Amino acid sequence: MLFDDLPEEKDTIASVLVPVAVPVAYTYKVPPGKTVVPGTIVKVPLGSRQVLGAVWDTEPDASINPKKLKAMTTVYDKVPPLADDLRKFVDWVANWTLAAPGMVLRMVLRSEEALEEEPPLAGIRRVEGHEPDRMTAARQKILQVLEEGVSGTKSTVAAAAGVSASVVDGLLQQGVLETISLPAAPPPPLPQLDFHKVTLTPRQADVTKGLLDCLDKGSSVALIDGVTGSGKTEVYFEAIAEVLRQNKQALVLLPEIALTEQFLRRFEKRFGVFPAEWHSEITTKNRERTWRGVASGSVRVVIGARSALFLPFKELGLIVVDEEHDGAFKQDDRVSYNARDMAVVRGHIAKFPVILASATPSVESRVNADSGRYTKFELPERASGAELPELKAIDMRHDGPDRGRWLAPDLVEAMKETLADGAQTLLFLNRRGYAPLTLCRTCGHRFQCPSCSAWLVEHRFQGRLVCHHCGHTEKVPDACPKCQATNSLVACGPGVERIAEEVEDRFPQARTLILSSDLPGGAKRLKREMQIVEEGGADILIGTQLVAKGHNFPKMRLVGVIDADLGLAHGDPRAAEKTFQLLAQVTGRAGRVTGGGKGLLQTYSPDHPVIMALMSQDTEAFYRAEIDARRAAGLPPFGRLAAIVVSSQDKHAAELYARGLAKISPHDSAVTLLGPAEAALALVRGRYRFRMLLMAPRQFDLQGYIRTWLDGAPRLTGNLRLQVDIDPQQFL
DNA sequence: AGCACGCCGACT
DNA sequence: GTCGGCGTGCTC
Repeated sequence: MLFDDLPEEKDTIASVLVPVAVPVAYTYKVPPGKTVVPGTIVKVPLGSRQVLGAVWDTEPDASINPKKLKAMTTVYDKVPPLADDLRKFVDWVANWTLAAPGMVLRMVLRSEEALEEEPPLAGIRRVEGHEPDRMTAARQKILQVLEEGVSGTKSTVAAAAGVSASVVDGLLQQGVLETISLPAAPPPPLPQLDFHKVTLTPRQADVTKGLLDCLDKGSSVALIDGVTGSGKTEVYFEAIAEVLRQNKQALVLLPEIALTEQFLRRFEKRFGVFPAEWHSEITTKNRERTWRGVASGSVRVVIGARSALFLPFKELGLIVVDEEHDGAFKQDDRVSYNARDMAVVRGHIAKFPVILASATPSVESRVNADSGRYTKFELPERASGAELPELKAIDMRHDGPDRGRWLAPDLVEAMKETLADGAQTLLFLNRRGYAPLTLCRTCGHRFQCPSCSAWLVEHRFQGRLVCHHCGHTEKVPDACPKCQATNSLVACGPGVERIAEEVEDRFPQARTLILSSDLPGGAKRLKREMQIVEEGGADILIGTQLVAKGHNFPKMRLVGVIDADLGLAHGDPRAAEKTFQLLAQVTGRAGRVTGGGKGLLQTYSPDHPVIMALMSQDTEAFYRAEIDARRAAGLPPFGRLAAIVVSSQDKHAAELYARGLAKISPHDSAVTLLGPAEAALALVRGRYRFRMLLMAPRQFDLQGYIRTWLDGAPRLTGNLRLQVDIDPQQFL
């Protein structure tokens, strides 16, 4: 027979990275008639399901039984294959974070819809000659806007006419209008490089020039260290403009979604169009459009959260990491990475520059800049010419308020003056609720969370005691649950609600507003209230951490920090750095636009290096002191710092364990939680100073465990693993 | 017995 | 990451 003589057609095979935690790529058959190249996105069967993957660079594994090989289900040959740079980046990140490369790839393939072709839109059109049975005002409107040349979908036309879409439905029904297939959405408008050129101050112009030199150099990292209001954004906008001029794309990373809105507005003001947005809360449709636009090159600028770092840009030419010191760039679950550092890596691999910007750069970026790895640019003055706020510490040991009050006389005095001038005051206290601890005056009982044993925080607005760690809440009881005494419960210490109570008592005529993440009304209300403050519709703002960044408050002249030491005492080895950054950001809001601002910090430790550095506005002094302190403690000046690492298969459970530890060891100076991936990473890289590593399954009774441990009989059962080189006694 | 739940290994 | 198999322990 003729055909028997031909060699059997050999299957083409390719290695494919699949989104599972395995260290290697799997091997699949390429469907007949299809061709794939490294980077081609495919759908493949895996176990009982279909998953997205990408053809990888690796040689297909020849040792796999060919009978076992399954064929690819879909080859997305209309979608551009993932570029070499991106694949290298995925491998690099996987290697560095000890994650499976497939799990890193999963972050790239985050929009399955983007792979399908965008379905055409259903538009509507006038059918000449057909008239409606009855003419109504609404119908008239629709016909009129169509006459005027408005076109588009049902909803856009209805919106243009200012009537409901059901009017269109009625006209469609009668054949007055017909549906047509519109071409897919047109590409977004391009940024206009000269839309609104701002006049840069000489200093800003210098830095801009320096940045442009960096762009010429290709791969490099620039650190912009500029005080609040110095115009860091304007400066890096010029770098973006230059990159766009060279026909490359740009990506701006922000630590949180809450900051994107005002960024969008600023970008629009400069470039005349909005950049594409990318974060966890955008709609599926937008996600799809942006992913595709980034890959095709129609989207030129993306503003996003850390996950935007994994978008498949066609020709990325610059990444800006704004607020680079912010801890929100770290992802702890799944693949554990710091988007700031990975941005530097992506730039290095694809040979483009990366700009890090902050008013309070992280210690590690400072060290990198000082050692010459990064190029440092400084903007020490406010762009408006306004002077920096005058800062003063109030020594609470001598100049504090009377018992039962929380605002020191000097602060109250300054508030009076500010109020009289028609300017705004911000009182900052990083503690939600009314009081952080409630106890019984009769028997000394302290209210603790039953599940994680942290103190319960009283929330007086809600009339509840809340655990800020696990979310447990209970009603404030009438009598002490231990000794049954009534009217015996006392609130200890202040939270924002308690400060608000005092402010309303002292300044009844002032318009006071509390901003805290736990108040009813959610994000919408917060946004509205931020707006009110921005427009001057409030005199005194009392807020937690969320007022520290994002919004601009032009009338803000006085910032009072209620407990400036809060956070310094914590077990986190980065406590000093975080406190310095937070308080510098908060006090930087005073007089940012007008100048003449004032900041008052209530503190019990005015001699603490962090407080002293803040007072003298000498960030250099802070960095010197902090690096010295870390050296003295045997810690590296940068890299990850941890003394106790608790890890488990479940992040939430791990958090509880860590807090359990912190609780039984309140004096411990260094309790830090690491998720499992980061903990494993730490072990391998040897970057942490380990004291203890505990890996435990869910529902594990940690305190009980430590007790047995102390009894000298630790039982390691199941998948519980323990590595100790400390004295367990220190946990009691 | 039936079922829910958690653990564990496999996935090309 | 997700699914299915299996053992344990509780009971619509």
